Amino acid sequence: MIDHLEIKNTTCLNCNIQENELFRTLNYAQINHLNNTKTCVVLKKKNIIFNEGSAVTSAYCIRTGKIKLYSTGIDGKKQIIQILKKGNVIGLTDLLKQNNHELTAETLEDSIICRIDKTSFLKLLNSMPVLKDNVASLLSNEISILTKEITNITQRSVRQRLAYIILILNDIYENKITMSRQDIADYVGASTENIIRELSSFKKENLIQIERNIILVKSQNKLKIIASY
Amino acid sequence: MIDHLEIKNTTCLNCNIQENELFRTLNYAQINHLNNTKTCVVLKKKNIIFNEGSAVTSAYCIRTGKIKLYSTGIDGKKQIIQILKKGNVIGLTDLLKQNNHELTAETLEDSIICRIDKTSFLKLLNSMPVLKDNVASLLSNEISILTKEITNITQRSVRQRLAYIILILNDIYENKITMSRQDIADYVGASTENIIRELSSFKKENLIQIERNIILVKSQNKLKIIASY
DNA sequence: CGAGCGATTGAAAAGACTCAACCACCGTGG
DNA sequence: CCACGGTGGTTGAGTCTTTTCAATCGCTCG
Repeated sequence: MIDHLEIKNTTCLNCNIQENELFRTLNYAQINHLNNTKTCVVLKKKNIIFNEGSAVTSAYCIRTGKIKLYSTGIDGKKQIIQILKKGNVIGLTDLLKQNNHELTAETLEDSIICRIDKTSFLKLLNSMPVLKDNVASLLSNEISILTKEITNITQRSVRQRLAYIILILNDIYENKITMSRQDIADYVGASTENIIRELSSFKKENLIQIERNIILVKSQNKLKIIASY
Repeated sequence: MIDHLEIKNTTCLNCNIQENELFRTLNYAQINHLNNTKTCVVLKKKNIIFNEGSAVTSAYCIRTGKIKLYSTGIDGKKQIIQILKKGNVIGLTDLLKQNNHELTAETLEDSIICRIDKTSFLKLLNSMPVLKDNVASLLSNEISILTKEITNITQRSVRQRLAYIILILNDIYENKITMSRQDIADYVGASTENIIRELSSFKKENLIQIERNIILVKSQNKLKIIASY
């Protein structure tokens, strides 16, 4: 199923926990404890971590790499809901709802993912009250992003949304966006052809630069104006 | 600002707490405590409870009535994110993010709303661990609905989404939907004219019945097929 | 009774998608 | 080493959906 390689020499102690959205507030002893409950795997690009509809077995933490979270429509068309990177935790929502996965998580590049068994994770949550607060603020933040997203989609054109998504991706990819047109289209929620046209329009307008499959942002400000936020 | 009338004779003890999404697990003493920290107001239809951008001061609980939660786009166009009714809690997300309100809450009909001061609410949360778990599952559920919504919007036609929304409204309004075309349009995320056209199409197809401003669902099954879920 | 708002309808324009063809690059196998 | 096939990217043309604009209608409320 998962084309992985378990690795033994990764410890949470040398992971940048301070930048982890969930575990950043843990102290040394707690990180140590966390370390003992997790296992790490190396995943190649395009590997599925969990599939929508499958039972929730774990929470996952990204040590390196990038993940796309998407839902699949009836016709197989994908909608990317979120791109996650180093320091993000995946699968929290589904785990807390005590339900099956509603989204699919797939690596966008080679990644190191740490897995914490569901019951261990819940035990961890219950033993560290601060984690529950972190979870609540994480989830709230997620809701905020999603509601903004919905308003964007219903009220803005593909051109505007693309500008918005490029700015998000520019941040995640640290100024060197390497994402397929298909994935960008699945993120924006538009057809690939339309995305290609708008991209080349942005290029013509000197807002971005396209080198091979790398997109470089040349004018963040103008893109912001187009995205109008 | 708020056209309200404070009322003294409402107690949480005779409110249907068992059906409250957040407080349902409280025992008698806890409900009593909750009762002492809240105040209730009667709000007329079209009253704004809080406005996007304003500071978060409280959490709110709906005793009777219905509320729409929406965000406003640049051009003033609204996007309804959620309709809430008796037993729902409003403002949780913004309160937990420690930020200003990102959505506006407005009554859709005359309602009785109970208010719990922000610090009291947080104190309450901290004193009753079970509440934090409820909060987490509430938020997770919300996320699940929103992600589904996003996929719906990008992948389905207005006709399909309208069918979907009508089924949701039919549930909330208990088989007698009384909502303006404008509000339905703002919920579906489409133009009013388009919604009117699709509604009259549904009527022609005998899926719904329209009496004055009341929409009655005649074939839930066929609507489900159109919404395809 | 008149103003005004919500609902409705028609026609035209804009936006987005689909389909089809073609290109460019890359890795493979002969 | 090169031909081949496949994948991802690109472009054009036509079609469909949805929006916009404008006009009309009907009802309610002062």
